[in-house]
Amino acid sequence: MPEMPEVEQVRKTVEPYVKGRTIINCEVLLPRMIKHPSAEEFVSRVSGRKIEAMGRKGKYLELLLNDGCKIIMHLRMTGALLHRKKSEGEPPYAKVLFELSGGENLWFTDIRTFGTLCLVGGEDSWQDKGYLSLGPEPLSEALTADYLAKLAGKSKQAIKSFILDQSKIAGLGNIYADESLALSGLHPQRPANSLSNSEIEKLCDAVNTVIAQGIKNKGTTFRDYKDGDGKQGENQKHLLVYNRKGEPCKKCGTVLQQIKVGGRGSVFCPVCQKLK
DNA sequence: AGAGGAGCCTGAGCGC
DNA sequence: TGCGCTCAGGCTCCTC
Repeated sequence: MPEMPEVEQVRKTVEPYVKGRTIINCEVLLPRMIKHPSAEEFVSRVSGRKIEAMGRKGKYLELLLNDGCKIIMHLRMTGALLHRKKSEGEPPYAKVLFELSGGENLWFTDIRTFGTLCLVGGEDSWQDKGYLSLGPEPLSEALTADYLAKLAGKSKQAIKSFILDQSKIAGLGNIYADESLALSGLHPQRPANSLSNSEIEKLCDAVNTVIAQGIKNKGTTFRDYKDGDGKQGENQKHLLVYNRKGEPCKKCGTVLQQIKVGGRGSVFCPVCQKLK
């Protein structure tokens, strides 16, 4: 499940292979993954364009083209972006191919096919709502305890669901949300408006800490995540709670429990993260 | 308007 | 061995 650290790792490993190259041809093997425009129009509008840079916002990847348009991609759960030499052929679960100048291919692969691509900009006024409404990112100056406290004060949502909302914080997914709550000692079901200012400050620090650690360790791999070189991350070795249901808490030794919060599996320590 | 839930999709892991 | 069930999860859409 690529979250901000994984998506950033993909960006870092793919950009050197695509920057400055021209999209000679594009093939869409599963048209419904192109959200906008139609697959046919997408292919015709990106073909012949040069890729000037590769960016990232939250969990979205961007290819900036020389006509001012942007390809915006979301990997969702099992999407991956891989660079391969043309001679290496098609990777498993290939869904979209960008054939680049210099004998390089860029593949969008996806097992569960939830991933999306779209093209924005130019004469076309269509916008991607999710991308447009992203909140501030971890490790940015805009994500402050004050900002979070103002929003949290107005919300009865469980804090876990609150921090997973991409319009509030961009880039957290289930893994880093659980880790942030564990590090700050907060129960995932606490209503957002029940947190004190000092708890919000701890949470804000924890979000930055776990995301920075994820980036440093090149992402977290459980099943499907791979970076642009096809390599796995290292961060799964450093997690406090995620995927550790039934194992001892690293701080106090209590057996970790799993519950559902907002439909998401949530692992926590019943002693270090009390509800009351 | 805010909050919660269904649906999308495939593979892994389980019980029988 | 093999079938069928459940679970995993980000986001959008729908309902209350």
